[in-house]
Amino acid sequence: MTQTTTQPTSYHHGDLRSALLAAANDILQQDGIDSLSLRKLSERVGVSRSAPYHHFKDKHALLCALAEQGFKELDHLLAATPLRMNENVATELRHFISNYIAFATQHPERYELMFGRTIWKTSQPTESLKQTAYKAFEHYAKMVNHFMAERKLPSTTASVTAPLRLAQASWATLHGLCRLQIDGVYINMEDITEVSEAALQAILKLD
Amino acid sequence: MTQTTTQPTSYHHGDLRSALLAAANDILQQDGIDSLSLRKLSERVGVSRSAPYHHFKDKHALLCALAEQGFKELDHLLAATPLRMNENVATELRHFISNYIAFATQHPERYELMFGRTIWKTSQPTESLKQTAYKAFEHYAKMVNHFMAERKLPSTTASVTAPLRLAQASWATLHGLCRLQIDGVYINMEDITEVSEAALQAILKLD
DNA sequence: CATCCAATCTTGACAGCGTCAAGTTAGCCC
DNA sequence: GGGCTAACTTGACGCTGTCAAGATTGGATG
Repeated sequence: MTQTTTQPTSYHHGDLRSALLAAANDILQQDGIDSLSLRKLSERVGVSRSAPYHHFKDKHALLCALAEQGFKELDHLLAATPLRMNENVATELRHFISNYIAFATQHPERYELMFGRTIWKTSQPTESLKQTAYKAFEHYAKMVNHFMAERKLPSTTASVTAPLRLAQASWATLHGLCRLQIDGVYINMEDITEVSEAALQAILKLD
Repeated sequence: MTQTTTQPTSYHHGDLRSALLAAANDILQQDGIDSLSLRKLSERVGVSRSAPYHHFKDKHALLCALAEQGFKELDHLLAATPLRMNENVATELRHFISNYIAFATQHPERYELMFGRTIWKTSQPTESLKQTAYKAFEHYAKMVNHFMAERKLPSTTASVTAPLRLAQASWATLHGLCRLQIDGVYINMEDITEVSEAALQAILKLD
């Protein structure tokens, strides 16, 4: 997929860091996280097994960088959501929801990596990753604020619930939806539209 | 914690399967999933490194059995939720929500294992695990039905949304909340009560 | 009670993994 | 051109999951 060809073949690779990330992305997407080993990765890029250590402190650091790329793409997705409300609010939101779900379900391994415990638990995320991830969330929270400010979400909600809380709760719903679908636990692909519709109706408090 | 002492010391352990699961639970809870290796596990129980293979086909199968235990406990939690509605509905639901969140956050590693991609993706879950997990969900769905039937959830919701969808959506919300909290991504422990309250208000459509 | 079987457990071995230390190469600046 | 430093390689270590072959045993069968 991405260029695995490294025709320079010189001792110094040139842009090994990018090449590693690209190849890692391919492996992640095609064969899953379990098949992503530094050794196979190095071999595919055409360098020795310990070359990556000059660009990433750890395997963990490489995974963080990979996740960070994902959050940047997610941020772009958020940026692409139109904030002009000429349309029906429900329609706009539906559009965003389906975009988010597509983002998650079309690259499940990456989504798992981005939000998974592997990266975020005690073995802490890179400072860089943290910032990128929080920027994406702020972006989302701002979007929610916008919707509410334009009176498109019921004002009763606004009075009861702080905007931040609504942002967190709605993200949690979206996130949980994606996780259950991705992991294939309680929701399968055919249901997910209807389930998200149910969630949307709850948030909009349509009667 | 659980008995690691195996005083019989005979060639045949007696109840190795249970001992393995118990020890695995301890390791999982104390040191995390990454520290759970068959070799250390076997050593702790006092058997050789390949003894477990006579009770579990795989490491994967052992993890499935571990997750299955978790789902059984979760099922008990659901069973313990009172369905008589003498109390305020919101209060009852709040009680259940806090119980579920406690279940997830007090044993994060187990929760991750239960719902994580490790078990549920292509490397399929045990048939036994599947059944146990779905039984827990049915239990939950029945609970939701009960709440709705007793007119404790707004009938407007009922008319628009199928019960199953509401069950899935609400579980997704709860699940997403727990995941984000456990993984420490966007929600920290102090916030979670308020966030879940926001979600609850959305579902109840209180005005 | 003796015998045998099948289940259980052990030992040895293999390939794969992440990671480090020591040595090699090459681009770049003075 | 000389030398410094970053990039890269090779060898090695301990850890992992898993399998094959052999040892041990409890229980059923005669």
